[in-house]
Amino acid sequence: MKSAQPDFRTLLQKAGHKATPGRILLLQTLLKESEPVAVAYIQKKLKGALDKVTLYRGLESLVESGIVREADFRHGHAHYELNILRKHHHHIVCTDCGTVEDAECNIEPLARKVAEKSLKFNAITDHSTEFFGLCNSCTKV
Amino acid sequence: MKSAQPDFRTLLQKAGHKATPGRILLLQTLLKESEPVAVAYIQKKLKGALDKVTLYRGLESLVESGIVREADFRHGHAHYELNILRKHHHHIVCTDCGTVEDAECNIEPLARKVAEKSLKFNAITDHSTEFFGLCNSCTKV
DNA sequence: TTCATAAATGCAATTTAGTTGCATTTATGA
DNA sequence: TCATAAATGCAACTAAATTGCATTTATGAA
Repeated sequence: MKSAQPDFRTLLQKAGHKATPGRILLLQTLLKESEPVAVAYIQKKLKGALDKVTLYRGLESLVESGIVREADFRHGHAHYELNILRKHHHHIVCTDCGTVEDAECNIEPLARKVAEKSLKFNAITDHSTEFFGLCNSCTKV
Repeated sequence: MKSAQPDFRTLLQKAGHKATPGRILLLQTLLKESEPVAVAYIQKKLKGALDKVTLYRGLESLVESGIVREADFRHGHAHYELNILRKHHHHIVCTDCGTVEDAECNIEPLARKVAEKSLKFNAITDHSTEFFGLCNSCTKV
């Protein structure tokens, strides 16, 4: 019994992208990860299978079409994770060791209120939220 | 009737930093801004009065002590604003033109719930939240 | 007020992150 | 099968941020 791999080919085509081996490889790589990963990490995993530029451009288009999500862990570079299969969620990041834990948290009602009060914006289409703290192991030390 | 400038000297010393002319200049510069600004912008304003390195290190220490706050507008570089005088708030950023509007938004109750449910973290000490959307002028076009 | 000291600074060099231009290749749908 | 727009790879480049180190300075104790 194997868990079915999502149909990346169809997913890409529906998003108006070509289903190239490179992009599928990129998506397969992200599929294996449980937390958002850095570009440098993906590069290492791919061992040169994809050029740096292809990687950046690939991620850009995937983020744009909502297949992948970008997160800022205050590490000076972006982190990426698949935005399919799993429910929308946030992260708690340890400011000491970098450990990441997923967090359910429904910001949408707040976002709606924010949009209502706003003078310059009618609608909010997206948001980033990350939480920071010291994880239990780092607190003990 | 002039609005009193915050006592940066005392503020810095309480935070355990030296009250150097450079840091005070940096804080005065941020005081004039109504929205978070990029490092490059500060550099331009300062016209070389402070070395790039001093600027980065100054911001780092100010963020660390909570006098300044960092924000990620998805522009590929950090933005900074004073974290004193004004109430904690978030931002709505136009994904097209970059216009920024402040947003009140009380995430704390959600953050508390998140911390309660967390297995790896006992407390959440900080969070980032930015909202994104198309501003009214960009929607019309 | 003087003075020792840790903190802060400035400069040069370097690293890291991400982008651009362009020629070549390839997925796709007609 | 084929034309074409999209995607890729390479090299060069820009932008963002950091490091090492010698010098200067704010600060508090004497």
